[in-house]
Amino acid sequence: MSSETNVTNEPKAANVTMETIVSLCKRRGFVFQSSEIYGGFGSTYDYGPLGVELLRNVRNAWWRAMVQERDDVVGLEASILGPESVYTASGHVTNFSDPLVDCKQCKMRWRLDHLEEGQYEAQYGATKHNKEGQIICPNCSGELTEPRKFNLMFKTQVGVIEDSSSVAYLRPETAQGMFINFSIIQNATRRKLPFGIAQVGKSFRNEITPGNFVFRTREFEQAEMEFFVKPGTDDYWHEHWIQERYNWYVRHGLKPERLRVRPHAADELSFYSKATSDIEYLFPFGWGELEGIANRTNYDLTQHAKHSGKDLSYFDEETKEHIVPYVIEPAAGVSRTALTFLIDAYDEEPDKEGTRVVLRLHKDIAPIKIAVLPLSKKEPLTNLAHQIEKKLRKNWMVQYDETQAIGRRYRRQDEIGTPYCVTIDFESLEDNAVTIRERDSMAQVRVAIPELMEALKERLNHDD
RNA sequence: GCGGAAGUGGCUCAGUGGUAGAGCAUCUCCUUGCCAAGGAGAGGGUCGCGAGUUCGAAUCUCGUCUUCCGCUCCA
Repeated sequence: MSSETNVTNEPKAANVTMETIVSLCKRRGFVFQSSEIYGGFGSTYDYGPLGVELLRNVRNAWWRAMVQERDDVVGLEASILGPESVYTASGHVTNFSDPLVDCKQCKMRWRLDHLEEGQYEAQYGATKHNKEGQIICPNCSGELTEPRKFNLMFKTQVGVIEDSSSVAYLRPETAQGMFINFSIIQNATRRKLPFGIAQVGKSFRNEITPGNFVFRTREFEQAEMEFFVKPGTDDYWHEHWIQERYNWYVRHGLKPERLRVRPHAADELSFYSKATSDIEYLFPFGWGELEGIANRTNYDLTQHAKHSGKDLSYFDEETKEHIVPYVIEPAAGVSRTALTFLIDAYDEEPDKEGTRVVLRLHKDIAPIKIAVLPLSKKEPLTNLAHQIEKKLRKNWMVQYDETQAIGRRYRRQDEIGTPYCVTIDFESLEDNAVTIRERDSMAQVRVAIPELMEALKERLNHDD
């Protein structure tokens, strides 16, 4: 793996600020603040016409690689609302919370468990105590507040009567759906180990500090896959999936020099994990996680078996033994990945008149695949253009644009990452041919109209 | 949540006590016709929201919401 992952070269973030991306997103209708007319609602974002396509493309590309093209992974869409019992069993009710303390003097905020474990030692030296033996602020030795627990799960009530039996949670990860349905799916599909269950959907975490645009939000979309394997093969599969997922990002256009794989140190592992590696991207604000690939061991299945009283083991025909599978989990953020594609694809180059902004998005990710542009607004041209537009729409997301100069329209399409423009000119009426203009090279190819569909399929269809 | 900064038309900003401006973008018409901004015209803002001070507030005060940076988090 180390041979393909880049850790040596001095990595450089994309030459674009978050502000530029946020502004482009709003101006062109990708993503904008939610509930804006009411002053905005913190940490929530709405995806406009182009953003929807972008998200769909990210989801589809993920699903294609993880489910469609594999014979050992099946899909699932589980409910978002879940009873308290599920999250008691999974450990989220007790573990998915951070005990936080604030320094009364310098106002720094700390995680109490981190202080107790001496995790700030490298930066501040050994954990300090006062005369009473209480931990004090590593930064200024000030007194700390009482610890307060922040459970990161959204809790709600099901049913109109508010009693404790009706407590429900919005799922904080999609993963539990795969665990609690493991036996049903295994029986229904007659899968043998190793096999996986994949799911894409929204999860909710009451993050203390969301931020960096859609990078960390309280409501977010995950793409997770739980890969069930025989105990003892888990380390092999862990490495395998790290490599698979890393390659997926590179194949869809992310620059390897801005990607890295970072194994978690023992003390930063989540409560369910034996080993985790993050695939990280160098954002304008620093390294950030795109995806975590965790070895969740048999923790979740064991917990659910214990709490539900149901047998969630797997009968291994070879050894004639009941075993509880180990789980390797690649868990990615969909909205986060979409943002990363935008940032990584962003490019500016000097232009005769100013700056040409180009989103060099991978063809599978670009929201609009083709723009149909008649060179002139004159009727014979627009009629032909509309005919072509109508045909192309059967296969792809297409935009039609006839206003203003052709160069300006190319710029508009470049800015949203459209890989191909089809231009209809006066000659088209004579020779029954049009021009395909390519985004990255700005090259132009003349194609006869009857062959246009084939020519575009060749360029746009999947051929990995 | 705490500390710091900020919120003016779609975008980027100017205006700092007398009732709003620019550039770009958008729309219409004309022109051009293969890599943007040639001509003419038009629409669009109660200056985040609420309250207070004042004869008068975008401009001062308080509150609130939102955003950005840090603490924290991890898809």
